[in-house]
Amino acid sequence: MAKTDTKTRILDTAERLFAQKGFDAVSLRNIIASAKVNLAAVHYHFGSKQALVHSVIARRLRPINGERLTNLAEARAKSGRRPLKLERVLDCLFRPLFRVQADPKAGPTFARLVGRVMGERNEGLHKFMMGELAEVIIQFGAAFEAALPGLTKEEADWRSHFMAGAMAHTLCNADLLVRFTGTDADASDYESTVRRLIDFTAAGFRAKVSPPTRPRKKK
Amino acid sequence: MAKTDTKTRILDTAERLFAQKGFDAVSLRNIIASAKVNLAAVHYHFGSKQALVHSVIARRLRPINGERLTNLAEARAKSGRRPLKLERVLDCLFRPLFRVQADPKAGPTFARLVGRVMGERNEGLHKFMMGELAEVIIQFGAAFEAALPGLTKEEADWRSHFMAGAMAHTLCNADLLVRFTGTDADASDYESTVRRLIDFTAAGFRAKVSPPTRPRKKK
DNA sequence: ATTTAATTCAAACGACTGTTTGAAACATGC
DNA sequence: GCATGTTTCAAACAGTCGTTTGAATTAAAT
Repeated sequence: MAKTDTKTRILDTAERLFAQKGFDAVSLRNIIASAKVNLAAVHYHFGSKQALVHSVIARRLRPINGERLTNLAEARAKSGRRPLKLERVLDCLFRPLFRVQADPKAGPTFARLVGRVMGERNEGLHKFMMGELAEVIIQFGAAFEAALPGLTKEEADWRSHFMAGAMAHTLCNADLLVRFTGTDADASDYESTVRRLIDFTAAGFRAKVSPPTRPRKKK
Repeated sequence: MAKTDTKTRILDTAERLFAQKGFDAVSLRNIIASAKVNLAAVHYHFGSKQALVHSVIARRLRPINGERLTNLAEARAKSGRRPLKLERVLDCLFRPLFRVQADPKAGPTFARLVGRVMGERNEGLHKFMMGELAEVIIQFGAAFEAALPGLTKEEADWRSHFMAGAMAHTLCNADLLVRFTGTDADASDYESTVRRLIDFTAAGFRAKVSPPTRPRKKK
């Protein structure tokens, strides 16, 4: 085992290529050519391309989701019986995800990958992600409700949806914005990204619900 | 020309399938089988698959962007020399896009398609979209600046980014949320979707900029 | 050293991809 | 009528796709 394991070399290469061009656009032959392994090795170690995709995602996402949940639990413990502040909950949700951008091992590639997953229409992948995120959705959904006592459940769901969109899009096109504004966010500047995202989404969650616009004509 | 034109039948079918499964996942043979036309007809009328994708998008997006710009111009004219309210600007941006969900001709399929485009990593498609959106980005960027006098240009760019993410994700997964909450949004209820999105993003834009978190250790 | 298991390898499988071709079918103008 | 240009059609092109196979290689265990 002098050189890196075949299995992890496949994972690393697949992660990089998937993040760059998408899951469908990258073929197994692209991966094995770049990873310098045999084509059959993919099926030997993972079984199928679909399973490889799942492994690539799960390897990073599972620790992230674990960190999210422990962060939330710790915050809850520290705050005693006082309800958690919304910004605190959002921080627990965002930080573990954006921190991997600063991680030299994972690199900025994976974050983009996670952002991309949410836009995929692949049925199996969607099911898989929902399974991975199930506990996170439950715990943080409850935390949001607790932090926003005045808000309808329905409205809270919609706003969680908006928040998820802002988060995913930011991950997916992190480099895009950097080029526009000149900030170098690929460095350990993920802190300011998280701060900006919290500012925006927390205010969005707390927004006053405006009354429905009266219809111009009766149907 | 008793039955619908071949060209538009290809466009309609491609739009529907692309929205359901994505651009890469749908082959030309899937399209021509469902549209009941010959395979070569695609290349005869459009030249290539890439060109077909562009046509599918442009057919709906171009009128939408036109409507966005005229709405903004009209709002500006009505408001005289008073600066436009942020909510008004957002309404001009969102409404034409979400209105197509209620359009029985376009159906809810196209909206999803637009949402999906933003997550695509395809280089050519991205260039194409930027070209289509150029004027919209310029005009509305200026309108946001005018409506948010206190905000840095940099912070405004980030928040525009967050807003775009919330918008795209909402379009892309409109059905998802509907199933959860029980609202039937595929009907002409796009009004309330727009209202909710305006509430959320307007508050996000106006959020107080919190100071940077002090670093735990000096690097 | 011999047996057993785990891993790598080249080669092929059938199915599918976007695109091209050249001949038919159609419509239109003279 | 014939000629013109436009549109449709079946068939094939050259690749690429994910997956499978069976032998060759390496590692581990006895």
